[in-house]
Amino acid sequence: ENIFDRCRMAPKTPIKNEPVDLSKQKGCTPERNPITPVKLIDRPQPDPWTPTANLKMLVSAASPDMRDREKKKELFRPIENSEQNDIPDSLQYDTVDDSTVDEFEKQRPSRKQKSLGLLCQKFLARYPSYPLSTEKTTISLDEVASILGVGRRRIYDIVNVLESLHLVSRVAKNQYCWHGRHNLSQTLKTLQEAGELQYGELATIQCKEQDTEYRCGERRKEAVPGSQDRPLLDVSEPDCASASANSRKDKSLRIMSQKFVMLFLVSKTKIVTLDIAAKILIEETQDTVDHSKFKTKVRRLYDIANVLTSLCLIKKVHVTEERGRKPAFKWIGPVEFPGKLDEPRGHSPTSGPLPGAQRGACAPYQICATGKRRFTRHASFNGAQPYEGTKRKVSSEPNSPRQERQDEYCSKMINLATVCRQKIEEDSRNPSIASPLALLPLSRDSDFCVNPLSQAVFPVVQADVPSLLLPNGVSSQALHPSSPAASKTDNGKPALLPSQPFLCFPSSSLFMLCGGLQENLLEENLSAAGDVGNRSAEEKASPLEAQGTVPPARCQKRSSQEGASPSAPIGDEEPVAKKQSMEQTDVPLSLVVPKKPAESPKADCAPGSSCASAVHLEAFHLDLSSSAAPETADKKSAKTLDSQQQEKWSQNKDPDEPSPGKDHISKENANQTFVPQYLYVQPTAGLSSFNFLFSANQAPGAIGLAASQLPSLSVPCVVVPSAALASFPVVCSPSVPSPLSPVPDGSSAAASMNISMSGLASTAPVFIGTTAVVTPNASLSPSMDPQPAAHTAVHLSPVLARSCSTVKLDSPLCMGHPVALLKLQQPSSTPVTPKSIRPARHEAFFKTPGSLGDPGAWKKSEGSQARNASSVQRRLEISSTSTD
DNA sequence: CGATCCCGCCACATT
DNA sequence: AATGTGGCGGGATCG
Repeated sequence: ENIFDRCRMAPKTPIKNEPVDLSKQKGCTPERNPITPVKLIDRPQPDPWTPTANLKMLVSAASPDMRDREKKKELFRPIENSEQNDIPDSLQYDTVDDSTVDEFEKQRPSRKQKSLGLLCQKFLARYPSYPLSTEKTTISLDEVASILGVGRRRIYDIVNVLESLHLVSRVAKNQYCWHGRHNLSQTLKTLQEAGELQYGELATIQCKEQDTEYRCGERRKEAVPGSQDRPLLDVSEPDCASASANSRKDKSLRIMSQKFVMLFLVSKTKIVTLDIAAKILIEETQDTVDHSKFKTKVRRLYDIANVLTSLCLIKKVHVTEERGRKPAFKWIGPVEFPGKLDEPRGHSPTSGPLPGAQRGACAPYQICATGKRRFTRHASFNGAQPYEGTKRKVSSEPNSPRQERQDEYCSKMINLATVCRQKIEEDSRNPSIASPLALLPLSRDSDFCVNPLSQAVFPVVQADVPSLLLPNGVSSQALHPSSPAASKTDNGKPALLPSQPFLCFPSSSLFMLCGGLQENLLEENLSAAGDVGNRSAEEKASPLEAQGTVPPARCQKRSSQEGASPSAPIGDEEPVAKKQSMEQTDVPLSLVVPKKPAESPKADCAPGSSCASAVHLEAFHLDLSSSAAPETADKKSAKTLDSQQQEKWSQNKDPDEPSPGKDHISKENANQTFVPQYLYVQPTAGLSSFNFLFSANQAPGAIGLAASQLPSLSVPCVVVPSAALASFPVVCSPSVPSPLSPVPDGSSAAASMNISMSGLASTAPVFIGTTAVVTPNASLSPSMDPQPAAHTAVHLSPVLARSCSTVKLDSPLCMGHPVALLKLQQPSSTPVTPKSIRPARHEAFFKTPGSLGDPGAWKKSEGSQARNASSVQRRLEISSTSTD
């Protein structure tokens, strides 16, 4: 697609302007197809290149459109495909452009390409999900609009929704401040609370609704009326005190967005049909049903839904009711915001976003507005700070304490990340490393990637997105260091965010990846540690013990690698987690073999090559891993995978079944959980090899949440290949090549893709998959069912451990051999629609039990640990299969 | 043909 | 008045 875009974009003249005839012809919209010439003919267009070109230039200067196009091209490029393809693609492009293609290509971008959802993704990709506290990113609407190639109006659509969730706030005219998802959970929580007040009743009702009809909606209304509806509305109304005036209608889009989100949060099923939402919103608004109004409302909801989908908070589904199937959206974001803050550490992931206590205080503001109180317009929305003056802006203000807190830890995390990154960079300089680094840097992408992973599951548009995701481009992003910070933040719900955070360190040989995973962890981390670095060390150290204690989040810290002294106990936070996972943990531990824990990680780093390595695998569910691997190799698609996974996940989840399965899953996960924190592998060999760290964690939290979401996502770790290393075998990819072959590949490339089982040869590869571990040599056969990875993982782990231990430890030779596997789904696999997917193994795979939903399955897996090996293999296979 | 939703007019708000 | 915002809905596209 991208390609097309580009081509199109580039070459031709501004499409828009053109009268495009195509429309009809267009039927094609052949995105995929390589350029079809079709249109050309008809088109009247003049394309005299040259002349046109010049004109274009001029025009573009003058007209945004032109500009946009070009920009779009660019945008797409990164996101979608990424480098890998590039080459070929590029070639194509070129050729195409020049020669024939041009015309065809131009085809206008299909409507999808211009969709708000896609636009939103691009927009989000530009900013880190979890920006460091220190940096405040300001967003210039004009700039963004031009960059993204769209009209400003569209940006408003996006920003308004983001603002409603406090992801951004308006600083001044044309300027917004990017906050990222740090406060998201808080915001959601607030909304949930507010929603309960207002719509609580509905919720109950809702249940019925689903089955029945939306009638409920009306009912709800009724019920509600008294309650809080008004408030919201009120907001809009003048009452707000301060608000000097309400601004126009009060920014219905924002309010609608909040209300819409509230509906999800309140809904037991987490599924809200469009019509119901529209009715509710209208009512509140007081309209009576105008048909037209309804229609308009729905339109707006689509706008909002697109943005939310891009944020991976919801996804489209259909509910089949008596009448038939109705479009609906399912909430895939964090669901519980437990105590909110309180829960720091432990338990479930979902909970608390923020570290604790503080948060509470803060909360109010945002929510308040929402809540019954009415939002004051400005205040509420903007989040307190906002409007009033602009105060907000960059300065960090006191305003929101919570933010600050968040920031703090975020910043910490970030710092770590930064450090890591730097390291990486340095390393990168080294030839070997370089490549990896490269990846890292990407900022934007990363976000993109990240988000998806972590939270959401997925993205929005499946259809669209997937494609994008898959492409390598994404993957790279994922890696990128910056993200790490993010992970923690989320804490909440989103939970998984953490996943995002991966860090790669190229330090000499080491790479670390962390998957975040747990929110809790994060928080804890934060709190606990102020020092991130240290912890990280701990984590590492602990790996052995890992006991699950460590939260993934920490991983980032890991970044601090240096810090990582093995020994450190992770404890603080962990306790809880441990409990949960303890058992599991143990296993994992076993796995880990620390070579030398003692040494400080740094040391490792420094030396570059080796260090001790311990591996932990935890259960992270593979997903990550999968992703990771690829990245390493190429960087390509790791993310994609994740995203895919997520998608799947989401898909899986989705439909209706709300939770049961999930819940179980989550629990299960918990159990499983180990938190593996990371897997750290050193190359014994030393040399070139690189180390890996995986954090697997997620565990607990992840688990917990899993239910909610993305569990899968959790992919925690990533592997990074050192550049040099060509050899190492790590791969996560889903795809698995036939066993072994890869080796040769060589290094880099090869790695990327396949899993490298190869390792064997040289090393013993370890796979970490989601869980499963594979022994090195395992042969893999493809069989497999989809098991829930996670579980397996657990089980596996022990196995692995052994194997690993044996191998690894012993065999120094290898480079690290440990390979982690990740399962990923393949990106390649087409995005499946949920339906199709469910059965798919991949899903299962990644998913973790939860995803499957089928407990049985997962258990089976357990039962058949024996399979483990096989499982591993399976994974591999799967991946490979998935590829298909 | 219904579901989506892009596009951009135009009103209101702010500067 | 100019410009920023953003409601709104026609109508095109998708499926």
